[in-house]
Amino acid sequence: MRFLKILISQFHKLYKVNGINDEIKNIFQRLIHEYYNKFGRDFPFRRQINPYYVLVSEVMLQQTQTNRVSLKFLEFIKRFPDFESLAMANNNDILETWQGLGYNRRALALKKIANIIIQEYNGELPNSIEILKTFPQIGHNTASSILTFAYNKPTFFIETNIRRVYIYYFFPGRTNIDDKEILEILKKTIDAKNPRKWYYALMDYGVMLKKNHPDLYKRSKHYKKQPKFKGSDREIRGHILKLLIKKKEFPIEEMIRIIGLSKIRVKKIIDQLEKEEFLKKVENLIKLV
DNA sequence: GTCCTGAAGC
DNA sequence: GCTTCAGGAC
Repeated sequence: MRFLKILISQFHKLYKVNGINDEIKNIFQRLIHEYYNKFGRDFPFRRQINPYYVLVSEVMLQQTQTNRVSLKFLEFIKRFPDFESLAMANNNDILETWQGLGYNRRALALKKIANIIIQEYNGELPNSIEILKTFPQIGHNTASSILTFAYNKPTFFIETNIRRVYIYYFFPGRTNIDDKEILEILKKTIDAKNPRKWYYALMDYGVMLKKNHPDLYKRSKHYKKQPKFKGSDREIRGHILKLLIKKKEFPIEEMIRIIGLSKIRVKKIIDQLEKEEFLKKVENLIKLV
């Protein structure tokens, strides 16, 4: 701890005078690693690593807290242990296991990805950002993190905890910081020899920083307040899907009655769910696909 | 660019 | 009421 404090104060002093250079890079890497060696977090998806587990956990971790993902991850890989079993599974079982994580379309996307990997990539997760980005629900950040965690390949990506670390150390006093600026410095400071460990360490450090500096993210250009969940279409949509997963099918009129809101509003949400391939309408029934 | 998308802990 | 490991559709 004492050693860590020395590194931190050295960093601030030297960065203020010289800006970014090799010495700063060295001190920064040492302090991040030093913290991780002492206080790094332990997760099931960090203990057992294979490309399938990494894909599942990274998709689960989009917009969802680590502590909520840990248990679900174990449940999920127990029920769907590999690409093949997920590709063979039906949506109903997948959504049932997914309950509690939210953003259910991620679950459907995972199944689609499993299908693509079995059919087009011989059952192996492609080792390429460009290919991964063609998969549903996989953008640049998720593609990069998957490659780094699955194959220990150096990539450059920002997520909320990483952003917090860079804002804190490299943009003191600044506001409206663009991720492009952070990415430039991130590229210059990466530990390319141990990318997997490096990114674990960065994220864990960012989580720690949040305790004493909860407002760091607000200095990002990309900070946005979320709209209210209570009373939103999202809440209704979640409710409809939850009922459907439990009972498989409902007469559409009964669903409208249970939800207790205007027919027009509920129908619109049901149409959207149909369009996203969660459910289908059969005569007067709605049922899971 | 803007809007949409869950659920839970605090 | 607040925040929380973004990505897709438009």
